[in-house]
Amino acid sequence: MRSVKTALQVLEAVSRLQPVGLSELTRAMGLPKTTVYRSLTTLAEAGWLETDGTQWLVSARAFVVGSTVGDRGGLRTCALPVMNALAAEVRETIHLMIPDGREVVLIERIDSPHAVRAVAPLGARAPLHASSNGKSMLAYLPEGKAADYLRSDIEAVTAHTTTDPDRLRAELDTIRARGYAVNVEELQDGVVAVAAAIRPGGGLPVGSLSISGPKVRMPSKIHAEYGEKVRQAAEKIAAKLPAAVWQAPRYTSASGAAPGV
Amino acid sequence: MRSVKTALQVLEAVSRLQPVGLSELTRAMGLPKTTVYRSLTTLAEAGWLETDGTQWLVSARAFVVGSTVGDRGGLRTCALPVMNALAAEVRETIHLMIPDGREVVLIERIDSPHAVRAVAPLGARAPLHASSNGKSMLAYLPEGKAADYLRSDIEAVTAHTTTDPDRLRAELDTIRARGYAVNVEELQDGVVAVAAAIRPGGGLPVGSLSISGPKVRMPSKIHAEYGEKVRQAAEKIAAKLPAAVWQAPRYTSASGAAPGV
DNA sequence: CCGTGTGGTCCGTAATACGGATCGATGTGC
DNA sequence: GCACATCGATCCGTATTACGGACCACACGG
Repeated sequence: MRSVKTALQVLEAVSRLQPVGLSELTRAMGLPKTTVYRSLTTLAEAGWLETDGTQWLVSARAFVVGSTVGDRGGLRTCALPVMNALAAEVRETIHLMIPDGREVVLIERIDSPHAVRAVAPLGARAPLHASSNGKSMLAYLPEGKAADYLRSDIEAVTAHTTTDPDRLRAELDTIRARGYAVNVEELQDGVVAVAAAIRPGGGLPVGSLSISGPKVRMPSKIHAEYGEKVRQAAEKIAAKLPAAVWQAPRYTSASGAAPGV
Repeated sequence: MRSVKTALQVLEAVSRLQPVGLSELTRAMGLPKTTVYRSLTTLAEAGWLETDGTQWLVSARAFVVGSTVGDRGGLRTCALPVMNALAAEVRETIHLMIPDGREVVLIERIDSPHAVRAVAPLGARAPLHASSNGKSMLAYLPEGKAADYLRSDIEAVTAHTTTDPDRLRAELDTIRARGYAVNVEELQDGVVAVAAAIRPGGGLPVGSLSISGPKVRMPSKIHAEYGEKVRQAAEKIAAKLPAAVWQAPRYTSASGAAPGV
């Protein structure tokens, strides 16, 4: 269904560029104007886009559908109380993320009460190798998947990002050994985080939890303490999850968009 | 583009029923199994759905696209500081909602610090006439749109919901006169709220702000005080919004998709 | 061993999406 | 005020594509 894929691409493009007009969109996407226009009008008829006549915006419908993802399988519901408790304890920002292909996506957040804090909007993304959340899940990916990832293009985000596959592999071993991942300015300068994967039944990760804050409040000597706290919190969430939904591997289709299209 | 519309309907159905299998989905949608299956596989290839082989889930991609809606035109960014200030002042739950056809959708929330509080998840919906947020926007809809709505099916949600068009019309006059809307148990028993529309340049509402809490903490004698506070907060947000995006009417397309599913 | 459920596949036909060409409106520079 | 670029929008013949009933493989229960 080619038309569906192009329409979804248009939808994503609008979400990135909104508010956006037809011409700018066609230029950005490199598709015939007619094709884009047809997709736009169809998406609007379906209620996923709104327009004032020239500019296009993603409508609330997308928000409603998207917001159901966060609590898929009860993840957010199970995680929120634990996140609140952890936030009260360490007084830093707590992030709940889920994997999406080669990236992790932020689906819930409890902000640090401090004035100085790292802020990331819900829906924010990061590469698996450049975030504590990503690394914590990368360490427990099914056989081969992690190897595939390490073999692919690993790009640096900051000057501190680890891009060498061998060093990353060694780090993943460490993560598995101690149960949490650390990120020191690898994603954003001045920001440090520790994270642990949420693995129901000790199986594949369905998400991860992190504590993050400015480097000054997250010195290396505190990593072990916070790491242990976040690991226990992640385990508590995993134990609360209704196991049924989370049995089978789920890393198949997400990255699949590449070949099929 | 029929296939696009059916695929989007499948996507919405999955978001409501997830985790869900093929057969259950076809029964729920009343479409041929083949059609649903083709949509499912296409959506998965495009990265909008994930499957473990039998059960289907909405993937993180939908979340990412949906999360861009909340800050459309900078609304959330402009609103959050104001919402925080208001929450600190009144110590009740603050909701930011946007219109979507015949409903309003919750896109941001600051929870009351009280133990007893009304909780609604992001993405929650309510009819225009049965929520303070909805009524505050209904009062400022473009000429004819509000009349159309009042002429349509107005359904009661609770025993306190106003369904008589004449009484609603009168209430909208009051809302315009004093600048805020009040909802006493019309959407949920025991919950009271006051709301004001966010109208950049005094034009059409792009969203609304509300204070809501249990009836015991929101007696009628406090409505005027809270109403005035929420009105001022909404005005402050409207003043901060970059006007450019919010010029033209935007209530055209959204209602179109309703009958389909 | 058959009935009923599940997910998944085939394939001829009819419907439909494609996209280059074209148009009217708007706006900008000279 | 003319020429020109650019905008959104529409047309329409062709080739592609989606449709969906029929069918298949498998699993479970009596």
